[in-house]
Amino acid sequence: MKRPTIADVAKAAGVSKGAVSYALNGQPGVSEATRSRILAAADTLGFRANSAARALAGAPSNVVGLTLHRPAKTLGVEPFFMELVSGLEAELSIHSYALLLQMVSGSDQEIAVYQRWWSDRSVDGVLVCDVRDGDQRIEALTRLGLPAVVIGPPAASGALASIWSDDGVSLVEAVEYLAALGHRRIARVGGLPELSHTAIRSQTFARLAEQLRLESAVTVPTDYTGEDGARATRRLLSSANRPTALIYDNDIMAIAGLAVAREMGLTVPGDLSIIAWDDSPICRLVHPPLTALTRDISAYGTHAARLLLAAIDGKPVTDVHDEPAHLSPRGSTAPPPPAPRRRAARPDA
Amino acid sequence: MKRPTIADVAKAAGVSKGAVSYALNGQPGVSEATRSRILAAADTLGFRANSAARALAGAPSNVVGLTLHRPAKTLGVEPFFMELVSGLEAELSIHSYALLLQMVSGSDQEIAVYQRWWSDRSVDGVLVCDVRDGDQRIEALTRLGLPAVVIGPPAASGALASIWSDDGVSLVEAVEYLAALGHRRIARVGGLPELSHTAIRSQTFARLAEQLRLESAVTVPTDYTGEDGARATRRLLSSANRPTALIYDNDIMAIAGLAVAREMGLTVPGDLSIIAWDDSPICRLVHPPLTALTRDISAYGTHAARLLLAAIDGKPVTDVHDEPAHLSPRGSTAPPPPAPRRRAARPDA
DNA sequence: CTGAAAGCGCTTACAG
DNA sequence: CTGAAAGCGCTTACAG
Repeated sequence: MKRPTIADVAKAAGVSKGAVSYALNGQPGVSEATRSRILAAADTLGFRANSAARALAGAPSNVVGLTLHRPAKTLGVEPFFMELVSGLEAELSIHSYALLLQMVSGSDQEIAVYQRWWSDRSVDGVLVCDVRDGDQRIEALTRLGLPAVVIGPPAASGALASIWSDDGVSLVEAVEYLAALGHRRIARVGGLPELSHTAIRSQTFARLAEQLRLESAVTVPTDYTGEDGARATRRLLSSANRPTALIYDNDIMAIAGLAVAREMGLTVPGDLSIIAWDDSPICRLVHPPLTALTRDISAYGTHAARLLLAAIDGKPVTDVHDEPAHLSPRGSTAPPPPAPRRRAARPDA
Repeated sequence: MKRPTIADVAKAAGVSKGAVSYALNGQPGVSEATRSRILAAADTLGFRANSAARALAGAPSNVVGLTLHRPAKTLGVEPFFMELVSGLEAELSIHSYALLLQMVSGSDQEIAVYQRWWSDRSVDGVLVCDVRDGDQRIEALTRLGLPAVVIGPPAASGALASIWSDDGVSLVEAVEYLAALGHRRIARVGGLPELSHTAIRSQTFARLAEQLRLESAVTVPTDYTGEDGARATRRLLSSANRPTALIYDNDIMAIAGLAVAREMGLTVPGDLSIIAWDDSPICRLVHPPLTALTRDISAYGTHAARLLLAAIDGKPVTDVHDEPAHLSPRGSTAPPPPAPRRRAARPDA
């Protein structure tokens, strides 16, 4: 009834414990004949190495760590995060790796978690999200020597390998599309400004505005929540020379913006065009369905896991550029209203 | 530079390793004076027990396990799941517990994971979701003796402690509200029929229909996805004597249903009332904002974690009834259209 | 109340 | 290519 140990396998195969270990881990030191005899015995007994014993003896844990930030931030990233985890797990489970989630409330605590994980050998590597410029965690991880992959722009990932898609390309696609439709006043409801990828998007947006000689191209920062997205939308649409198109840094804010437009008596896409960055199923379920920047977040997670696994194996890893998000035009974008009617918005009408 | 071990602490405090272990774990066997001297030394050295060594010696792992089912099912439950995890983590992190996620593709694999986790002592307990009637996992966990808490109806949790809210109460509230508004033909777009809580909802709904002498009260099963919810809605609204109110088993399907109503030329709530079960922020962001059955899923996760921690501590645990979901009336519900006009729906008009 | 020792189940040099 | 042994860092009976 007791779980078989390596000693049981050794006895069954008529060899020493050491030989069993070598055979099971694909190490040299046993002949092919012995190896297969050992493997057969292990299989018959249903042997699985005890992970604590392995860890204590310095073997890898077959666990990858991911920290989770407290609600406020997580909520906004919610659909992204779950899809990412789903993609991560798909790859990890193939290699018998598990994902260890740990909630943290700040960078310091997160770094402490990394230290403990690594000195415990509870994880073989970690994934890092939501990178900021000069992010403390990057340096800490590099110093620890803990294999890590950054899910974010390579520019902010320091010596760590990163995986990211080129947000610049995607933004160009979206803005040029709007410009081609005739929009001259485009605003962006952006994400958390301290995140590196938000900064990149903002810079690209400003540059594009100049290149395309847009009349206006404001970015309003938010915390990614629907509420904040609604507030930003209300402000933008109340301005004297209000934009005719809005780009939102996530889909939940775009949906909130859609409701605000209606509340303010504007039709979409007649009076206002809307584009959502990231394309969860909900974007197709609202009316009009939202034009969105679509990317395969799950595949993204799979690739991130693959990269981390390679780093853990000590293989040389380099920054990976994943497929950028592409525009899926739907019902929320159209040419701007023809006449530049100066109809002031009346939020409290 | 090397991580301090229990031996370092023992040396610093001038005691044996055993004494340090006792002091750190709050066991009897050391005097208060010695204990505080040891704790001080441990603190100075920044000592944290190596978790693999603890596990190997039979100590608890301070990890709780949760399995994750492959995309198809997860997607529908997505907002529920993330909120639940957030609430779980909030409580777990207070007690220095981590959450181990493992993706599985079926019950058999899930049971195998539990066996491994438990014989490895990689987890001290597990949470079980999405219970079915006669769920294999319940019996397997009971047999293993792995502390476990079921997040689901107590009727389906066997000998395991469960935490759940009374869906019956919530459904009564919703249906009676619709009936009071004058609705006589109410349909329900239900979740996966094989889940125990879906069955409970369906039974309650049928019973209510009789009690309230509703004209019709159909339940259409779905897989929780927006697509399936849209399909079910289209079918229901195309029937000769179509319902005047729809209750959806999750919010994403309700949002999909809203779009279908519009697509079919029906106004909400003028021609059709809609109620969503579970109330993510999106429900307030669509137009009209959805009347919903609101519950605090995060608190729910917190209570589940608390219950599991008690079970792990060997305390007596009983089924917990959490606060049921309550109706939040918003813009998507109103009295049914006055005349029983036999306007057939024209899906391809 | 304390110390010395065995043992948890592996991995990995180290001799043969 | 194989076997015997040390060691990873704890916990917990077991003597004193």
